[in-house]
Amino acid sequence: MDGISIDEAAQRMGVSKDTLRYYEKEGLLPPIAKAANGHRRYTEDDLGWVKFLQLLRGTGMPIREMKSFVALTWAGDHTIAERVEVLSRYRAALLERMAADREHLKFLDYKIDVYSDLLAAQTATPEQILGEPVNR
Amino acid sequence: MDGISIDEAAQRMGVSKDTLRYYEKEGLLPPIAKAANGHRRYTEDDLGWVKFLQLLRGTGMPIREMKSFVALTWAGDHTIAERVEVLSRYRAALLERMAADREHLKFLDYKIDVYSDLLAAQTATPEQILGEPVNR
DNA sequence: CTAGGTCTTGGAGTGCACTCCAAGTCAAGC
DNA sequence: GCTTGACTTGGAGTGCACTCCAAGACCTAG
Repeated sequence: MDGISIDEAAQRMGVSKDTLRYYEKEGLLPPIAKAANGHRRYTEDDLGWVKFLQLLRGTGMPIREMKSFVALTWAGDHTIAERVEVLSRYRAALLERMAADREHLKFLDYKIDVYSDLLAAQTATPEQILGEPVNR
Repeated sequence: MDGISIDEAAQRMGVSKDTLRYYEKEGLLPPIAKAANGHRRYTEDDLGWVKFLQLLRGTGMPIREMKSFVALTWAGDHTIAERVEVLSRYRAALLERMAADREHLKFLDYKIDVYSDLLAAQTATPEQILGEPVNR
């Protein structure tokens, strides 16, 4: 019997078993093969799909759109132009988020800086504040 | 009567009126001054707080933690060390997300690239595929 | 005096992406 | 043969961050 159990698959992909079943139920994954006892068996290909879904998710794509994107993928090569369009939209959105994140990082750095200065002033002795020679 | 209406404030800050009231109800904003008719009037200071909250949100901080952070801010200077700790945690998380986003961008670029090549192959004439001289 | 518009409140509802639950099947170990 | 444990299913529940609603106050214009 080939393939691995759902527990192992979840472990390896860093998601919960529930998420794996959820993705399958939603049609994001192809129907996973079942062993004689009804238990799912994940192939390397299946895990590849999971990885692909994780990357798509990471681009900010909601489940709803992932469904339609996956459907496009399964529909064949005549949907490639549309897939490029979709991915390009998410690429643009991702770039925007990345720019915003750079701003947010600057904000945090600024705040941490200001606070650190205040902290230094709080803990400094009056002598330190009132002009200890800079080079001893 | 000074300050601006909730509608104007929402407009200017790019959030909904509901969000403004929600933030106030949650204690993320100080109680906003009310005009004689009971309507809120936002001062520039209030808008500054809203901006601050938007930046905090952008760092990935959930509302729950924003509440406690804001409380820390209002509690006075003796909480500065703790604030630095909190912000540093979110800074680290943000850096991780930024790194992940760079990977996600690479993924999108790769996929778009592969698809574009496929598209080109689809639309190319057999002659083009079978070795048109590279430099004419 | 009435209609329309903007606001107020407490609380209900929404959409998302899971996450959990109850009841049941099945194989292995004792 | 019985318990244990990993799995199955459909469907209910959760947490988050809003977002919407109904009822009512108040002001302005006609």
